[in-house]
Amino acid sequence: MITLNDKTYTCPVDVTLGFIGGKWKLLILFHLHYFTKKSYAEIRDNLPGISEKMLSQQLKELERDQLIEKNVITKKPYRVEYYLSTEGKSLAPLYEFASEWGIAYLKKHDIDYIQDQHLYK
Amino acid sequence: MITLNDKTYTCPVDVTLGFIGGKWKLLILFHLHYFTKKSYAEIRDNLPGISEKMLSQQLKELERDQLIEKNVITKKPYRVEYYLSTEGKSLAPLYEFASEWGIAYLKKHDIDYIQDQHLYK
DNA sequence: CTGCATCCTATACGATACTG
DNA sequence: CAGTATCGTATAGGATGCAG
Repeated sequence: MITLNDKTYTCPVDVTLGFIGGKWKLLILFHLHYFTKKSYAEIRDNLPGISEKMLSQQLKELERDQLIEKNVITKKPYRVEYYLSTEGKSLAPLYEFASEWGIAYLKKHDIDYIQDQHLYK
Repeated sequence: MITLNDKTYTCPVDVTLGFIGGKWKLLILFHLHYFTKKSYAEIRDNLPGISEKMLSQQLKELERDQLIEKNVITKKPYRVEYYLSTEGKSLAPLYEFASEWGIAYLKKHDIDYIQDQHLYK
């Protein structure tokens, strides 16, 4: 057993899962990986179905875990941009692979998707 | 939006997540990737904390999604072995990377772990 | 625009007992 | 040994309204 931040993990894969697990984190991370920088509203609008609660909650956890960082662009009106930290970028192979595998799966099963556009609404 | 098996996905990453999401699937898959073949009891005993319900449920879903396969070795007593299908093996880079990233994280933060032994109890 | 608080629901997950 | 059924709980997730 591995203990980390008051939680226990069964193996290194489990540790990684602790950072990117759940329904939204990998999608948010991939999004920032793909588009480099995005505002709160842009992320929200590009992840159909995500609620404000989940978005802010997940962003906060990703910041806490130091996978993403935030710049405050202007105070009035309040505008920000989120982007991957060095640590967050170190997971890039995972985002890439997950995306490529998904695309390959869709292609293999003749399911409609739009090549080179990673947004679906 | 991508529709697949009555579910909708927002992007290819989401599709991949549909197959390996949740608390246990990646751990089971990595386990079979690492040990090649394992019986029901071996998987259970090597994934501390998993309940019988979750194990059988997840195994069934992984079989349905054709990421793993099962051999019945003997009928009496009933013995089986699970292993990755070709499709399941195609996710190997993901298991490997998730494991390596977890190990690197633990090393970086000086957290105790046992090198080259992917089981923790 | 960013983002939190509240309240509510769905479902993922877990303990246990039981069957072929 | 390999599972399934049942029931209960915890938490993830969602709708909405409001605040800086």
